[in-house]
Formats: sequence, structure tokens, C-alpha cells
Amino acid sequence: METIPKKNCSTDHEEVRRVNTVTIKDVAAAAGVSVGTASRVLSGNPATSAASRERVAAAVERLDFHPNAQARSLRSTRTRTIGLLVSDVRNQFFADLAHAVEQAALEHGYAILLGNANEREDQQDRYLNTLISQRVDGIILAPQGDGNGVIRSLLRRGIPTVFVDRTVDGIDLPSVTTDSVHGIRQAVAHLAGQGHTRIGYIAGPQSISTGRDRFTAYNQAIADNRLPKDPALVYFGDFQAASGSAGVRVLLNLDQPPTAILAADSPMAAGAVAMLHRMGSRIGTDIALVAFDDIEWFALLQPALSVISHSVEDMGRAAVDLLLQVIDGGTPESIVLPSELIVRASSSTPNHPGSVSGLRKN
Amino acid sequence: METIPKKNCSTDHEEVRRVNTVTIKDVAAAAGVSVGTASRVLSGNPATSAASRERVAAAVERLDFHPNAQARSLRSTRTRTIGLLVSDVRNQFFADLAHAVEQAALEHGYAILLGNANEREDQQDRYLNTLISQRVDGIILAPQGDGNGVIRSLLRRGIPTVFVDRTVDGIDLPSVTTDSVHGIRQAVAHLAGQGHTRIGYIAGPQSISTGRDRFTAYNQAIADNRLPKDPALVYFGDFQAASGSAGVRVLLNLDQPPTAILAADSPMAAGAVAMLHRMGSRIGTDIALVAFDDIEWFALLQPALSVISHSVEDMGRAAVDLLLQVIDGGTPESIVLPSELIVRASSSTPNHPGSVSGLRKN
DNA sequence: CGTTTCCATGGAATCGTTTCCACGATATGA
DNA sequence: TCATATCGTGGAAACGATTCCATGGAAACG
Repeated sequence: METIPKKNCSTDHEEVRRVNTVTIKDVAAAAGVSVGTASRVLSGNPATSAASRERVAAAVERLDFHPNAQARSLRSTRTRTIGLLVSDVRNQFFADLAHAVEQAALEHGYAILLGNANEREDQQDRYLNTLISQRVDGIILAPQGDGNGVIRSLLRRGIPTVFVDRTVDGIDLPSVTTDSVHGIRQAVAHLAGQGHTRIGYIAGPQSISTGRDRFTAYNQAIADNRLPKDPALVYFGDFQAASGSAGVRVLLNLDQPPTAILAADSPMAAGAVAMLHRMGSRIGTDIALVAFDDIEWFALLQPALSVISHSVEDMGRAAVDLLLQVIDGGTPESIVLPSELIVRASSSTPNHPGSVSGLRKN
Repeated sequence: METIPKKNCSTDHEEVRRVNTVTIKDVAAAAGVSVGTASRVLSGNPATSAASRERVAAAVERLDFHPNAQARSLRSTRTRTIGLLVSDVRNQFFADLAHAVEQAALEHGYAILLGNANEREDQQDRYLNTLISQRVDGIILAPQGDGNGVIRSLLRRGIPTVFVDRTVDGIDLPSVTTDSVHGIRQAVAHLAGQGHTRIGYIAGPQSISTGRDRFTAYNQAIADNRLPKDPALVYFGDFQAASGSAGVRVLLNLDQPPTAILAADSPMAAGAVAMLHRMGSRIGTDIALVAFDDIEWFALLQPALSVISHSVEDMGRAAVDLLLQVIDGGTPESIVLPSELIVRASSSTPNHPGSVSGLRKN
């Protein structure tokens, strides 16, 4: 009974479901070595002879052996897997980020478990629990919420985690973020230079660090440029497209509507564009528009959109670098990447001809 | 020695790295039951008393226990994980697809391992090997190549796999695809109705099923509309943006350039738009443009782009449905989703005023 | 030639679950 | 009242790798 392993019990008989469960034991047998030796060869342990290396390699090839990652990491407590949790891959920014992270991780032999929080904390927490159960080696997180949910569990368990794009107040973890201040200051100065005095702002949610940071930067820049501060010029959106549209509608219906609008992320900017079209307001002529986040589509619009650009590629790579350092027991410094205004046609027509110190379109 | 488990050996002593490795054994002890009982409670096995259910639940809560997915699936041979392999998440279509798949999978308790093949077969094969090692319960694959790589291994091993968006000739797996024929026929008929006789086509790679299908549909539609067949009007791209730009450049430099262009996917259409702008050709006036794939950005362009639309949401959900059926041992039929032309301004200006049977812009 | 060192090796314990099996208690039937 | 079915339970054997430990043989040294 026990001498014949159950693998052989279904020869060609009925169907071949779940056949081919080749284990390291089979490889060892085929190579004529012990499982210990086979394991050492497979994991590149130098304590192996050329002979057994060769024979094991041949057996692996012949049997099409793929080591069981579960068993491997159960014993070794490493999964070679990292979790990436973003708010929505449909947001081009996060898609680009996911791609960058995934490629960087791949280079280091890590696979990515991807999750979408859909800008909701409960979904984030649900995913984090999954990642904990999966025993990922580390987590790259664009966080939601105030850090009172499962994020605390991560800390308590000492699971290597880094924040990307966003941070959470009161949670001290390495992060890769963008310095919004410089880009937004440039944008406001640029618009002011074009003669705009009423610059509307479609803000992100104040529960998210980037939403707060960019709003603060906007207020600061308004003050620095000695522009009148008018709370009515600010619309609070949720970083999603529909709220960009809503923001435009509200702002344009003001008694004194803005002559320029700055949107705090790309989906809201897209929503804004859609609504401006629908309302018949010509971008770059009737109203100037600048978006935070640089995604390729903005350059294709007519007129092309001015943007505050930051390198999502760098952000992804840096996040992986940081995480790997944490996994190796380090405590790396957080990284702040720069942002930079790119002026295009959507904002380069002066508002009041005559009051201008001109910046040119590119 | 053996009576005190090693967890307790580092009390508050030095540092708390990798503390809190709570196992089901700890839960069982805390609840005063055996590990068997604890396991049954956790997995919802009905053979448990209300009393132990209660006590175990309390212990789980108190110890913040997260079952080790590795150990669990090592024993049970189920990982509750499915692999999704697309060619590039930065492509909005695949980002939308990934989101749909991920949400549908989540509803069924599955997590997603995401991979980017970057339109390259070697990266696809590399990822497939990872997925095999991870023992994912199933794979949703937008395949590359001719099916002679690792895809064969999937079949041999009987790993539940479905194709999405694309298929591979000679590999008989359930799939969810789009019927390109209808949409493309509509598009060509529409353009012909506008008076266009020279309709350029920026094709996808013929190594990919969607590239072939759509090209065939284009040829068929050209013939059906009794338009002159001119091989020079076809440019073969690679489904990426740069090749869309290249295609436009080539087509517009013909002795007899086309008056309308159909692009076989959205990145190439984006590239085409960029190049048309650069060459000063006004879309919707100088040249008509229609894109396969409906992504929200196309509606924001001025003029808005006519598209051949298909529901990526449906595609994602259907793929998950199919895969779950395969995992349950079924052999579901493949699904073909419809495509539909949406006419917008980019194609609704008649080419030769006077020859028209008018379709109106919406 | 004997002793030590070194190195590759085989065997066994282990990781944290699930699942099988046997058992004792209780409820049910005759 | 005794036999039988039912049910929850504890204990132990898997699952497939890694890793520790002891060992045997070859090489190196005296």
C-alpha cells in the first residue's frame, strides 16, 4: 500500500486532473541523491558537488519541476512576494506606479500581490489582512484613512512597510512622496503672471496627506503672490473624476468665477475637462487649467494641458529600494521627490491682455 | 527546555523583531481546545460546538491571529489566489481589466497576483513559472506568442487557465474575447458612408489574435463596402503608442494618403493623435479617426474620438466566472462579447460634401 | 602511516496548517 | 436496559520544502 505513492494510482485511466505533482523527492530520486542535496542544489547552496548539481539540474528539466513556493516559504519564512496596495489602478498615475513597482520588484526576484482599495479604508484593511496572512515579505502602501485600522497591526507585527505617494499622520514609516509645494508654487506664480487673480482649486480629500499637502501649498502660494484669498474658490473633491466635474460646475457658477483652475490630481482634472467642454468653456481661452500629475493623455488634449509633473517611475523604484532596505533590517530615510511645472497651451493665454509679464507656451 | 516555547524567550529584552508569530497552536491553547478544533472553527467546519466556536473566536481576537496562508494551502492544496497576467497595466484597457478582475475575484475571496508581460513572451513565461510555483488556483491570461512556451506546461499540469482578450491558436482553453467583426464593420461602413474611400488601418501585431482578428475584419469590411483594397493603407504596429505615431507618419506621407484612419487599439490611437497634432492635421476635419477600445480619455479629446466600444468590465467579470467554473472542474464555453461603434466628432465630418448619406454627430 | 580538516552527503526534524481516525459522551431506538 | 447512531473532540499524520546535525571519505598535514 504505502510503497507505491498515490501519484501512480491514476495511470492513464480516467482523467488526468492534478497529475504531475512533482516534488523535490521525485527530483532527488530521479537524480539519485537525497532530498537534502537536491534542495541545496536548487537553492544555490555552494556545498554541492558539480556532479550532483548536474544530475539534479537534469532531473528538474526532465520532470519539469517547479518548487512549491508554499512549502518553501513555510519553512524559510520568506515568500519573495511583496504586497502593493493602491487606491485604484484605473487611475493612470497608480497604473504607472504599479508598473514601475512591479518591474523593479521583478528585478530583485519578487512577485507582486496587487490590491485596490478603491479609496476606501475598509477595502484597504481587508486587503492588508490578506497580505498579512499571505506573509508577504513587505508591503508598499498608498494609504487611506487615519491609521487606526489594520495599519497598526502591521506596525505591531513588524512587517516591513513603506508608504508611497501618501503618508499617515502619526505613523512613522519610511515613505516616498512628492514635494507638492514647489510645483504648486510655480503653477500659481505662473498663473498670477498671466494676469489671473482668481485661481480656483479643486482639492483632494483632506483625509489624505496629498490632499492636505497640496491644499496647504495652494493656500501658501496664493498668499505669497498676494492674491485675494476667497474660500469660495476652493472645491473639495475626492480625487476621482466625477468630483472634478462637480467642482467645475460649482466654481463656474460663482458670482465671480475663477479665470483659472488648478486640479489636485489627474482624474479630477479629467473630470474638469469633461465638464468645461460640456459647459462650452474653452480651455486656454476662457479659462486656464493646470493639473497635478503628469500623464501622457494631458499632452494630447487640445489645447495640451499644463501639468505639475513628478516622476512616477522614480517613485516606484524608490519605494522598492526602500522596502528592500527595511526587509534587510535597515531603517532608511524617507524620500521626497521634486515636482515641476510644465507649461502648455491650457494656461498660456494671458487673462488680461496688457497686464502681463509673459511666459511663453512651449 | 521544550516546555517553554521559544516565543517567550525574548520577553521585552532586546528588540521585538518578528515577534508575534501567533500560530493556531497558541489560539488553541488560549481557547482551551485542541488545534484540530481550533482549525475546524476557523474554517467554518460545522462539526463544532457553539461553546468552542465562541472561545476560539475570542482567542483569535485577543491574539490578533492571522492564519498562515502558506501552511494552510500547503496542506489543503488551495491558495485562494489567482494569477492575472496582462501585457501592460499602463495600457488603460488592461488597467480597467485588472480592476474588474480584481474586484470580481475579491467577491469570491480570491486575491490577485498581477504580472506585466510588457508584450514580451519571455517575461510572460517567467511570470507563468512564478505563478506555477506559487500554486495559484487558476490563471487569467492575456497571452503572448505562439503557445510553445510555458503555456504548454500549464496545460500539461492541468492548471485552470482562461484566456482573456486574446487567444492562442492551437491551444484549446476557455476564453473571453471581443467580437471585433461587428464593430469594425460598423466603423468602416460609417466612414464609407461619410464619403471616405481610402481608409487607413494601423494594425496590431499579427502574432496576437486580436491583431489578426481585427485586421481580418478590416479587410472584410473594406471588401464588403466595395472600397479599393490598397496594401499601402495598412501599417503594422505593435499595439503600443509609438507605433501609432509611426503609422500616421507613414500613412500621411503616401502619394495618396488616406482620408480616414482606424487604429486597432487605444495606445496606438493615442500615438496617432499625437502625431496628427504634430503634423498639423486636424482630426475630424482634415482626417477622420476611429479607435478600437473605448477609454474615457477619448471622449475628452477635441474633437472627441469615435471608438469601437466593448465592455472591459463585462470581460473581467466573465473571465473570473469562467475561471471559477474551471477550478470547480467544469468545462465552460468560451464567451464572445460584442463590440459597438460609437460615433463622435472625430469621424463625423463628411469627406466629400455631396456624396453623403448622412450620419449625424452626437 | 596516522591524524586532522574539510566537504559533500543522507537522514531527520521542522515550519503551521488541514484532515483523517478513533474515541468517549450523549441522545435515540428497540 | 442495552445496543446503536450521532456528534464534538483530541491526537497524529500528512503537505513539500529547508536546515541542522552527524557521518564517511578524500585530502592535507605531521
